[in-house]
Amino acid sequence: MEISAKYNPGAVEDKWYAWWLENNFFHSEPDDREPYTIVIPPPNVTGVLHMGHMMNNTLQDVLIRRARMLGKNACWVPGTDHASIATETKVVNRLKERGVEKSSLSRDEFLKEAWKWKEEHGGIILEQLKKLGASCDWERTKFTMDEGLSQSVLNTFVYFYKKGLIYRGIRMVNWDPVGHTAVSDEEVIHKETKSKLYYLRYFISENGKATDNYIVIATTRPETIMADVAVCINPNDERYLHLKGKHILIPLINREIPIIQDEYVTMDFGTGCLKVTPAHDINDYEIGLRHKLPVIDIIDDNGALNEKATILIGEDRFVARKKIVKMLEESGNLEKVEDYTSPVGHSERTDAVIEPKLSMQWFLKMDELAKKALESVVSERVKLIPDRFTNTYKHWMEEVRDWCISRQLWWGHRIPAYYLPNGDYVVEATFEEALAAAQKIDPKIKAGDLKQDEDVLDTWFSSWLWPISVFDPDKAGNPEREPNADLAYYYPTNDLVTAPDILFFWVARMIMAGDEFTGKEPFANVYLTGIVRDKQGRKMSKTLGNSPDPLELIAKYGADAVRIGLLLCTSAGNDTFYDESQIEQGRNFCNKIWNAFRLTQGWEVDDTLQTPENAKIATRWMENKLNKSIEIINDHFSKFRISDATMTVYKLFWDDFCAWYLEAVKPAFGEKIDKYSYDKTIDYLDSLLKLLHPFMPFITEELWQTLKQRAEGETIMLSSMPQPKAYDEKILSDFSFAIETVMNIRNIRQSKGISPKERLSLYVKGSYNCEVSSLIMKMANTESLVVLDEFDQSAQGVNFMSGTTEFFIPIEINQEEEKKKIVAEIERYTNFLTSVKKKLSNQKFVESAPPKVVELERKKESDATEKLKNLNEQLQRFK
RNA sequence: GGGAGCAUAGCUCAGUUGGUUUAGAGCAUCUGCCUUACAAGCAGAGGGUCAUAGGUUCGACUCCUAUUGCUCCCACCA
Repeated sequence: MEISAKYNPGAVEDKWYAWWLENNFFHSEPDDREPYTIVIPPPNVTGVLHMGHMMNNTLQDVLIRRARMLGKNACWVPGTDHASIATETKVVNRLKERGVEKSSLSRDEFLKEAWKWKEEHGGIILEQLKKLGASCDWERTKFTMDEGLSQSVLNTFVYFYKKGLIYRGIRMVNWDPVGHTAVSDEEVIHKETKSKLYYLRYFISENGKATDNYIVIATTRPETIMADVAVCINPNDERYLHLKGKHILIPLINREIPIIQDEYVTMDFGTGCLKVTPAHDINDYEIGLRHKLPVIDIIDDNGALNEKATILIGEDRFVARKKIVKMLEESGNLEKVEDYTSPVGHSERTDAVIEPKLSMQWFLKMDELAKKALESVVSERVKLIPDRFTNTYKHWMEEVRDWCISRQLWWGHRIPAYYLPNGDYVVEATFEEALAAAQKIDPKIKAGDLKQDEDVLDTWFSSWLWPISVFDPDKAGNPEREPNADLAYYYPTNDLVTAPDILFFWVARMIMAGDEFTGKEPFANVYLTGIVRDKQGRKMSKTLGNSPDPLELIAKYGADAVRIGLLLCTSAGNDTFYDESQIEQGRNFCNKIWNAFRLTQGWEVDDTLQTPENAKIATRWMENKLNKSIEIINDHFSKFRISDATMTVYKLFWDDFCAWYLEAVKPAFGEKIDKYSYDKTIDYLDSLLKLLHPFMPFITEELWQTLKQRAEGETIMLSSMPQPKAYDEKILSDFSFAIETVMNIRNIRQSKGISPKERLSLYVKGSYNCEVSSLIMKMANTESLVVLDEFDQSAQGVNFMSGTTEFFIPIEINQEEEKKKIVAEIERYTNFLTSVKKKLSNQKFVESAPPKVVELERKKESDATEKLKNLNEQLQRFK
């Protein structure tokens, strides 16, 4: 059989993925086995796969595939999120490209467009996951706006409303003038922004007329002066005591406003005078409440000044700022301007500068929910990995404010509140129930009189139900209800793999919903991945164009290669610096596996052959090495050290299996292999492929299928993961000794320019009875290994030591060079011995250090003494 | 402004109750090899005063304090 020297992933991957699907291997139904469940963090329905998803979903697939092979009933539920604001923005933009403004459409017309968009682009990201090899149970694919899931959102809303946790009210919210919606506190990103601090003169008035006296007020937002309703000073500020009870005039518009006193004002900041603008600043709003001041809202939903501003009407707030500064300068109200840097809130989605704005919104009370969710993590019923995120989590849960859950958008779950003509409202999950409730208030109400709230709910108000609603949509919002069979079996899920930036948006809230509706935390472990960054440390983003297209990478290197590349360089909670060379490494590894397989395929077995001694040693060692490695891998997994587990398998395969084991058992060119060695090799390869499968599903299936005769429909996916058996450290250390010796000899060859093909003689001194001689001979290509009591002092050659065993190779050498080396070695060991001796002569060390440690130092001492003795003997030759 | 985290080889990172470490790995680098599985490979080598300064200890990469530099989270000083 002719096999290519290079592994070709393309055809292999598509073939096996299709076959897995055909056989329904990813599908899970409740049964007697222990379940292992992961729900996918649902990507935005219209999103495209990026490197973060790749990392995230590779990790999930590794966990799921491993669990499946450990005999658990593994279920990975995929799905997508409707991503209210993100999707709506995209749809609005697409309409704009066609020259259609959203405002020209009715709600229904717009939603039709949005659904059309969803149908066209909705599946893309899930199809991309298939290319990665994700073994999701596609039959269970969910969408947060599916009928059932939508119902659970509405039920949840009604549930919390009736429980008194959801309320409606006018509050200062974060207004996004570009997205035209309120956003939650968590969706506001504060950025240090350069601006100016304007010092404005406000003239003091008497009987409504300006005097010559003025006070100076510093502001960053001069365009809001028309919304001023007072000027505030600190009651303890002696500089301004004489102003108590007086009034001043707002520049340009000359409206009279009072001077008030409030402890809030910092005396040593700015001028110690604060203009109070309740409509456009959260603090001013609170001062306004305390002093019962009116609210004048001069900025409209687009961020432009409205008619209440009386001047600059219709101008955008930033344009208005420039213009008003000029006007103030001309009118003599501008004292000075200073450069100033302050944090300014930006919308996470649209990057627009957030406008604090008073508006009517729906809120969910958080304190009670947060308290329980905090307890879930503190008690470690939910473990955050790495656990340092617990601190951040705690902090957030203790400081949490009520959640603004309404959004002024159309794409999403419409708030199930229905208004009566008189302004009263009822909250019910369906229109029929709402009508009935409304008729209780007023029997004359007809269906046409009820008007549903225009707003939709925050996206997270649906995704926080995800671990429940994907299994049992009726359970969310109905804590009393018996869970259905799926929920009872799969919930609580096991591990959640997600990015730390949505720890509060999503993870914390899922814990809240889980506790509220099921009384259980929705998952046991939260594995927080790092953010994938480019070489310069920038976050991968579409706008920067620094994110490679994952599908192109897969096409170029193969999915297995991409997975390994990502896995090798990730650790929980730490950002990952992506570089294509990592993927290359993955590809090279695939090729290595491919070629190891190729080698074994080329072997011809001869049943009559005896197993050579070196092959016996190698198989015995490989067996033990394999068991020890499996133990280490299991340990890494138990601690979610996924990249360490990956590296352990990587080295097990490449270094131990290929570089040592295969080289040791490999028959000489043209010769056949004995049956025992062959069978063992195939068995090891079988185990290794299984160990590798969760990390690299495709190549392992491809090779596993051809390695042995398999039954119809048999797959590595459902084979059982090798478990560690006892291993013998003595065998491992004997082999290490052989490796050390071989490497020493190779080193000598290299430094002396001796070809690996040239056979050498090897002598060993003293009580040498190591069992690995034949292995050393084969791997180091020596024709003999002779044990001597003493080396011939007159012979020319090189001495070296493996551990404390002394070897000698008779070869031509450069006397001076050799001598220098030995002298250098002697110096090194002398220094070492001195430090060890010093330690051992320290009474306190010997007394207080554990015996094991002291013993070790003694061993170091005797070894070093032995080595020095040997080295000095060697030196004698050159004298 | 408050809080958290990080700083170990050119790069990315391990280092798991302070002592089996004279600080490891992978990648990259350098040298020699197209050896009949693999040049996407083989063999070998070099490279670190563990950010800085103190302290605790018989012993510190590991614990404490301070400093410096990055990162993240939270926060209403106009």
